Amino acid sequence: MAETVARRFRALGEPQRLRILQVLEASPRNVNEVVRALGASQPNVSRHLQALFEAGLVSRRRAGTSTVYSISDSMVFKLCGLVCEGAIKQARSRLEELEVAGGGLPPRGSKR
Amino acid sequence: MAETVARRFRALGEPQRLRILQVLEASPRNVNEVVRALGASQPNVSRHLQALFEAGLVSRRRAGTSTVYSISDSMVFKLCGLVCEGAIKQARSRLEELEVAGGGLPPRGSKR
DNA sequence: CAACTATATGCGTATATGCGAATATGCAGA
DNA sequence: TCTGCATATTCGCATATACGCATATAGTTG
Repeated sequence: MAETVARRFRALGEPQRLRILQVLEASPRNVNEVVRALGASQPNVSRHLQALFEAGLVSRRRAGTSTVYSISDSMVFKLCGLVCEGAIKQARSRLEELEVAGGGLPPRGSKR
Repeated sequence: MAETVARRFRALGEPQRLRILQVLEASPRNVNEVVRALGASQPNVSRHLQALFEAGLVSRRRAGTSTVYSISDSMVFKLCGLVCEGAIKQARSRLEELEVAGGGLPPRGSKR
């Protein structure tokens, strides 16, 4: 059970795959379109798409010689949004802590 | 950017860490309590807690000789819920496909 | 069938990650 | 300060995974 969920999170745990998902967000794409959009190598993109497919995050259909991949559940973007939001929130509070800790120091740009 | 988000997803990509989060969901716990709850080794749990901490998913405070870990943002459970729900939905439709494909076959339990 | 295009896969290598065993560190009490 | 408990860290090993390169496969068109 934890294994099933973890497998999906792991599929989202690679930056390149997140970028691929972003490319697919606008509209379904075949492999070459993703390759061009990211400037990555074709085998690399193909394998990542395969991984995303096996994790159930994208679906695919053949169209002639090419394979068109698409987001299978837009829920992934909600996931990314939540994670991103959480990261920002946390970065903000870390910043505040630093500002408090250095409270007596002159603000940025003031003369020494 | 993608790297930051991916790092957090990766932290959620280990079953053992998901189990640890589940244990922490009820209430904050020190390391030994988590160890007992999961029946895992102490170094193992300590390392995973460290990883979760570095990913910003849990926070911690020292209490005497022990360290108490707690969920830093309950958003993680929303994440798990969404992923789990998506997995179930997908399993269901895969099942339906199989049933349609084998539509002419006798249902489970009928004699051959 | 041959040639071309689009995708997928095999292989080798570098790196990351998980785990168990042993050990180090930090903190409280006698 | 010495002892003991709780936690963290180091080490060695096994495994997983990403990437580049080369190549195989599938499908379309001549």
